[in-house]
Amino acid sequence: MDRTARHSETRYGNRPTMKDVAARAGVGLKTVSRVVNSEPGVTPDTERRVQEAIAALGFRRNDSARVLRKGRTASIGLVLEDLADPFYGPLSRAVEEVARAHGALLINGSSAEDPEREQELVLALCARRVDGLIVIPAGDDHRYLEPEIKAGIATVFVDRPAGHVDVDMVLSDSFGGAREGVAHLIAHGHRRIGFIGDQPRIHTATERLRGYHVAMRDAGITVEDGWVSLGSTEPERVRAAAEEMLSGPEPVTALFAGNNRVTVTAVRVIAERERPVALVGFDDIELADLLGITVISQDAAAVGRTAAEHLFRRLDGADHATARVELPTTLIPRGSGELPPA
Amino acid sequence: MDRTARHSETRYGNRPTMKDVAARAGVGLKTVSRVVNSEPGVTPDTERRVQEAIAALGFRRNDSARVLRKGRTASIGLVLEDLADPFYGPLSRAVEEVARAHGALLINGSSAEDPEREQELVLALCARRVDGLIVIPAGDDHRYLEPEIKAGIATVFVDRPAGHVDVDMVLSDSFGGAREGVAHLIAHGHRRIGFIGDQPRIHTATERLRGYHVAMRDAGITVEDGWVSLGSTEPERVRAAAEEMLSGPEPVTALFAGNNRVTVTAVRVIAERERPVALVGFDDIELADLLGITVISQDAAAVGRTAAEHLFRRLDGADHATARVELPTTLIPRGSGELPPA
DNA sequence: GTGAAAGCGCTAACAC
DNA sequence: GTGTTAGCGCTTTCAC
Repeated sequence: MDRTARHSETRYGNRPTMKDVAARAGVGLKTVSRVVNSEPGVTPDTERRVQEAIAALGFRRNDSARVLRKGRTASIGLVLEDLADPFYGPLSRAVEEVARAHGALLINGSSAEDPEREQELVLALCARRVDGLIVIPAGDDHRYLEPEIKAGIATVFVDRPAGHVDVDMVLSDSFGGAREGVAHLIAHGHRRIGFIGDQPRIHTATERLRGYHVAMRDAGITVEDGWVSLGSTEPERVRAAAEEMLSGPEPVTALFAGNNRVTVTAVRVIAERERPVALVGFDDIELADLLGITVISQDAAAVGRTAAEHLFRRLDGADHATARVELPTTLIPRGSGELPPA
Repeated sequence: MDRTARHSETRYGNRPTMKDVAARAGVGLKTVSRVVNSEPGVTPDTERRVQEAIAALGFRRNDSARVLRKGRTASIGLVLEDLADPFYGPLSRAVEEVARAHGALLINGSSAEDPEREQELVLALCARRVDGLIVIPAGDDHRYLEPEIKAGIATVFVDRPAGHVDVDMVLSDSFGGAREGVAHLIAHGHRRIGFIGDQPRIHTATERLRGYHVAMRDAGITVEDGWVSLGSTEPERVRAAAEEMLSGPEPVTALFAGNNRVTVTAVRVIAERERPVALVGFDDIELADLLGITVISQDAAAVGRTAAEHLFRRLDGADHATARVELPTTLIPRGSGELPPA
């Protein structure tokens, strides 16, 4: 056994290479490659000998080398806020299914709503030369992506727009959804309506707030101080905001919750109080039907699927101008949004 | 511009390489490598020139080449049943956090409970030479992994044991948890208790059923035909099973639901009926507190974290015998499990 | 402090 | 049908 062979058995913890398989089968390297990749031009007999050598040695093609040579990794990156959030599970799964249909794997990362971490993750994925990138942005400046996009990494932004960079986007109609939800409460007699949302640097949070303001204005209602609260979606923060709005001499009679996490805490706070409080939440929630929670629903799986399909269309060569898709939301009345003012 | 240079600008859609950076900065290739990897032995002045060239060209290191040379991908694979299932979101996120702390990325795949798809995914990950693998198995024969493990891919099985292959495992105490839950119902006066679980080829399903049987036996109760139903967790299937158990002259007075999806459907079925039916479910569910659902809770994040920590301990060189960790479950009484028989 | 040369394991191009 | 050679873009080794 010569030096080269010993060497190749050292890397990757002793994995045999095509060269080793070729030696064992008594064929050339390229023939092994042909067999491994099911290319034509190998006689059944040679093929059998190669397969035997593969099985005997426990060979598996090293895709790192393949990728280096081919220039395509057959993988896409998905950067989102938090894989543990029930909104992102179905979204990721939908992306994964589309990727799978295109023979690609999914590399997944959570930004934890931290712009630096988002950038770190995205650039790490670029260094790995993912073929494409789906990003639910945490930050609002994505100029750092420009060289990567120019270099050919297809990119789609989801749920929130990209900052200072021209890419495809798939968004939900946050403004329209919130506006409809708040109008729904107004139609059921409410005028004193509170809005609790996510941090103001998050685009969907301010869009939903804008929907609230427009619905209120359209009804001729002046929004009072203390009816609006944006901030972290930590239960403690949301609870404090809700309790404040529901206390005092002139409490709100209804709440609009800006996302699934806010809704969950709002439901808990309301359940503890004697006087009924109407509620409409943005995003659907598991078991919300049984609890009778009225929501503005967005189809997370559809968002993910749409984004991934756009991405692969780009990878397949589509080079039209960047598009901005906005998916509609649906109001699902289940009781909590139809309660009259107390 | 010679042929080589044109060539290197063709791959990966025109990305500059270290060679291009070196040429532009007027230094050797290795010096660029030193700068990119923050290795010592470069004067501040050379470093600056290299940095300028990097910025000007929009260079980003190609990790495919790095990986090929170094033999480590700094990535781990996670194969689970369904990313969209609320049980796996927190688990994945926990794995991701541990990976991140070790500088690794996460490649994620759903088996959709299909053994073939599991194997396909796992082997694709092996071909990419992930450093480690966390698998929530769909199948029950994992001999196909033997060459990969022997070749050095650290592997941890989670939630369900591996078949015919010696690896680390992190499991929840399905048997103990189910036994406790069923005993709880018995303690509250039930004797006619139904069990609805997942498909019998899934280990946790049969373990939970075993817990049910042992609890019943310990209480001297003979399980009657029609009290047990294993199968798909599709709502239709679960609904039919539940309705059958709750009908007829001698219906069950309580249900034990084998996992989160079964519980959700069981809650819906029970809510439609007049007579109250007691319920204990395996796995906690969002908002279960508000609905008063008694559950056997397992900490999905803890399961993921434990598995990932085991994995990285192996990658850091731990070579003790394979371990089998079993994490405890917790009974959380919230009302539905404490209802007396109707 | 810096750089030239070899080679990681594969595929593309081309010869036989 | 099959094999040989070059090279993907990096890191390693070693010479200067």
